[in-house]
Amino acid sequence: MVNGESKNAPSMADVAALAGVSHQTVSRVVNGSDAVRGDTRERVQAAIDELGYRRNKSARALVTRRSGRLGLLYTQPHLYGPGTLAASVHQAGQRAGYDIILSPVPYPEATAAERAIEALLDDAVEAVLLGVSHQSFEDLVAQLSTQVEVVMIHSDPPAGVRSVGIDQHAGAVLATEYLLGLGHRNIAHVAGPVGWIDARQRREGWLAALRDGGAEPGPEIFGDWSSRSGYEAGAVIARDASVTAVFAANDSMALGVIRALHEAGRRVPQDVSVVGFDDVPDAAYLWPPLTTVRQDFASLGELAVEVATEAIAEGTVEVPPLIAPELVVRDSAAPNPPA
Amino acid sequence: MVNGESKNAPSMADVAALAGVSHQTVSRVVNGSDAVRGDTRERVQAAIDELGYRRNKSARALVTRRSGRLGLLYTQPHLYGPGTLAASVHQAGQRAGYDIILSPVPYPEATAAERAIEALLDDAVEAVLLGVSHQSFEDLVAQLSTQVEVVMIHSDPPAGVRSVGIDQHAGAVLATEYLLGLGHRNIAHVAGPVGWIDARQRREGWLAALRDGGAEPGPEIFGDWSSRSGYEAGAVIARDASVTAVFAANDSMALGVIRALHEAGRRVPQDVSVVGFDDVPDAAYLWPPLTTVRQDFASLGELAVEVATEAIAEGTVEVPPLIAPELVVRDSAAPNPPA
DNA sequence: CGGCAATATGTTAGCGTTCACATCGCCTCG
DNA sequence: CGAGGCGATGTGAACGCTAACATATTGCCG
Repeated sequence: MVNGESKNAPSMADVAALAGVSHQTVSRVVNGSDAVRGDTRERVQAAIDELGYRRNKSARALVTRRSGRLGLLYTQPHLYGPGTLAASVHQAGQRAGYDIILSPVPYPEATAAERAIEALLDDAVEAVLLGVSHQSFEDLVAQLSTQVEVVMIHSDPPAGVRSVGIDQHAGAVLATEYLLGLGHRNIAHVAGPVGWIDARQRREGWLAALRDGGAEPGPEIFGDWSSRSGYEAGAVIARDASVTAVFAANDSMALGVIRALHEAGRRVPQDVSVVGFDDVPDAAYLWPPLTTVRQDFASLGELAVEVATEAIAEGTVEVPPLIAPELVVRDSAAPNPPA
Repeated sequence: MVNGESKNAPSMADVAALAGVSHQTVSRVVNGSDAVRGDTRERVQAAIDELGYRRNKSARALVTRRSGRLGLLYTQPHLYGPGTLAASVHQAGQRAGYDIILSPVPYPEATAAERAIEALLDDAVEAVLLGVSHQSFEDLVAQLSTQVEVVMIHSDPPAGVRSVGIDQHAGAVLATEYLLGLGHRNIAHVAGPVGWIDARQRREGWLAALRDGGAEPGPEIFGDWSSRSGYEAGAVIARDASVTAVFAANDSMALGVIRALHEAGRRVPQDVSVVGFDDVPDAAYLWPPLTTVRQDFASLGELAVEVATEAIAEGTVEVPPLIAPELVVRDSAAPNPPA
């Protein structure tokens, strides 16, 4: 602050004294009670403005026994999806009158997550949104849900658990069917790492679409979501001339695949088609522009908050349908054989 | 929660009763006071564990008049830099014993930011970290700093304001000198939008390096940080055959520039060199791999927390030196004329 | 204009902590 | 063996608010 010591923040009592009313009347004004006469309200409001009064949330939380807080645990905060989700949860929470505590843990690591959850619990959150669709967190849920309301953000939640999600399986089917429709028969998959629910779902969607389309699964390589791992996978795939298309489990890996293909002298999409997943903002301006599956993280966040607030208010365990992703066709996939 | 109504959370009094001591002794144990006999401590600890006691932060904050909270206001939470910064601040804060309130506002918009700051102030944060190096926030600082400790995360802070930052100017000089060293004389710049401090600093660094190198400024186009805007700028630049290099103010725009260049039939780096800024994780796996300037967001976040906690404890207004960025040479820039 | 609602305001207690201080043992030492 | 001191523990009050209830004030009717 600009000048060293400052007075204690004004309290309701201070406002009340200045306005010539009781602290309870101030409380009523602050809480928008309609049992206050217009002129009194104005006098109180004037005192509030003059003093710069700000209600003490701790005192309020103490007596109401409600923190008014929701916690979001999420991983990989530097990535587009999680970042967007966090922002959207924050915004939706504010709108719903809740304070949101964003708790990023860099990677899905059990002890880090447990510490983060402890911190959330210490903050007396009324619900925890678990934005970590990783296998290692599924055990947490059972234990956690005895202590606090829990909403999983998860495309394949355990039965009976409150959750919201984007249909990863359907997205992968979309991508794979598109490639199949272009005439590709040997479609490789660069999967996300084992343990991630979304990775599993996308892989299974790829497998299911292939089966339904009467095609054999192409080569399959597991990455770690990074473009580096996509690059390495792409280098392997590039050696197999029979592969004409690649479905990568996210855009970063897709971009790595594309680079590897380029380096191996195979053109995208003329020689090999590539489809990604996520539709990060840069996807449309890669070279070539990336065909991918768009996920609506903003809606996901809003939905999560909605379910959480309902859970708090009514204790219901309603699971809304998964949000449908959308195929965004650009230029990184082309017919096979070329027209 | 799994079963409807749950008892009130246990309080210190409950623990005290179970352990057969006074609530004050429980308080001492919880706060790690050394004025408690070993066996008493154990008895209390056992009671705590048995009841699953968790100290009520609101009550504590109420009486200590300290929230133990730090707020971070930041924009564009979906991007790599801000996301990384937020995560790093969160982590550093936890380590320093503070709760961090992450407050993302999608874009630097004054009213949204003011609302966010109000929310932070309502939460009684002990310091606000302003991770929004946008011009429209500079006015906020003066007003805000009368109410709470403020740390700007800013590469060109107003005098006398506590701040931390990465040297944007130096980074731009690094990039431009590198291009100059490769023999380029006509170096275009795709700038960040007007109003952003970092954009200004990078532009000025470009200008300064050019001046020092005895080169005239090449064409200059203002983007909005997005790859789309980079693409549009690139399309314009591509028409000017005399331009042999482009310094883009971030990696997204660089990638858009590269695509536009490709579409115009100009090869990167053989015909035109491109350098970006940020070193996002995907930069190394673009085609071609992007030469860029790396910023250490993690250190930035740690430093910001450090300065904030010092400010709270000692009221000092120490401004640590700007963090130096680093040029990462990859393949998107080449000698001119080609070797 | 007295009485009785209804409306507006005030009073008291208590939420779960910590702080300041009081008390209780027990040990030490003259 | 008693005074003094110190270490361990307990007591009471206060933080700023809301909930529940008590009281004052107003308006309206007969």
